[in-house]
Amino acid sequence: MPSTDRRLQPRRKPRQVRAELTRDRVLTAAAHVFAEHGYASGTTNRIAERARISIGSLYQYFPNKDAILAELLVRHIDRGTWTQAEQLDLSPGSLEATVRALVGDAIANHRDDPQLLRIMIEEAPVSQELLDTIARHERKRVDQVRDLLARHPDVHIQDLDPAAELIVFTVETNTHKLMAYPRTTPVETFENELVAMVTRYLRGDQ
Amino acid sequence: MPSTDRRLQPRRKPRQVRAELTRDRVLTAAAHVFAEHGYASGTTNRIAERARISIGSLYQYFPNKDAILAELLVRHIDRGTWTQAEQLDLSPGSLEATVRALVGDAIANHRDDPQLLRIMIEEAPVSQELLDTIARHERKRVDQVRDLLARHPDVHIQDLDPAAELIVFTVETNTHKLMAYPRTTPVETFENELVAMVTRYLRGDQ
DNA sequence: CACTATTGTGAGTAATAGCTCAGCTGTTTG
DNA sequence: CAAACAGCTGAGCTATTACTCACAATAGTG
Repeated sequence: MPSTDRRLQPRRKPRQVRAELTRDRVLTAAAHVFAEHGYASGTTNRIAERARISIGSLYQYFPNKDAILAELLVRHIDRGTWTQAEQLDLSPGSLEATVRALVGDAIANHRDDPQLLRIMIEEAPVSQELLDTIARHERKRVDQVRDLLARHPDVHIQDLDPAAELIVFTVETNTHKLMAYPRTTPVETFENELVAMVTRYLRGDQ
Repeated sequence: MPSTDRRLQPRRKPRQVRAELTRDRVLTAAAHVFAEHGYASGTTNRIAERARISIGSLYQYFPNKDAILAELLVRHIDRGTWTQAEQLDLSPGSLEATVRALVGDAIANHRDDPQLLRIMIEEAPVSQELLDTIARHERKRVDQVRDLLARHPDVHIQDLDPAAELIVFTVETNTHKLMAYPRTTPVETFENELVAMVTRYLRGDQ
């Protein structure tokens, strides 16, 4: 627990292939361990054990525990693609189809490991740097969605900025809940309702 | 860190007034400390210090650290009132007014200490018991909203159950975000958009 | 006032977990 | 092949922190 002087850089950068491999082993192991035990109980020793490397090696490439989770988060963010939405950006369809694409992308981006994502979002230590990264990413996403809405003829909203923000957040968290927690009712039902809600909202008054 | 055999009961129940007072001091102190430092860094010693009592006294009335936060959460839940919505339950108005009442209540319930709530929701140790309490509470709330919707003539939704669940969750989290994180744009704007979204959704197709 | 029950105290304990470092094993290079 | 470099090891150091307990102080009671 001693977060002494908060080293920010790892003491070593991988130069050989095996080192790169070790680094990856740590990350995959960490993803599993965090998802299974949560952040607090996902100890660095446990991660090293799971990665089948020694605790010392772990600290060669990560300055501290927080950095591991931070990198996992950044990777998740970078990996996030919005393929369906981009498709529509080129050849737009009905408003409902557009919204459905947005929701579909969100769900696709959470398919991998919803548990881990829950941990990352709910238990991640919030360094200012990480917060900034997330905020920047969200801003970009909001802009993207706003532009998409701006170009669609069926959208009847005065101020698109808060609308886009509302939609991105609502879709994100609902998807998140949908995936992370087990449901009795089928996922499609909720997906449909979510799509309906957003679509009707965008279609405007009445 | 040694959560040995997880004692569930405190070793003592308050019998004199001063004891009750001490207990309350702990809770208020804990609320402040958790809100300020987060759960993990909100140590029991810090809480005791802030409450101006000794660490020993703290452990007279709470079996462990988790129990303190659990009680704070339970108190928050119990305190949560839905006055505006109840009002409308008796004499319903327009659909928009009804939705606005729901949102208004949600915001009112988060006025006190949004930071603390964030901590409680995001960093709380999730004991099964606590999870059950929360789930039970949410279930009750969803049922309440579903009944409210069922009685309103302007609601055009086939399956009210997922709709109520979607609305409760969406309103809750959006409110939550609205209150916990500082905004540049005025709160009312988002409130209006949220109300609009839910209203149009409920009004049904087209 | 004496006796008991209740409440308060805080130095100290035990366990935990992040992290280091001295030395070893592999890999590359001239 | 040998020197230099890169990577790996894991026992153990250090700091932290939830929690205990023997004792002191205060309140209640007859």
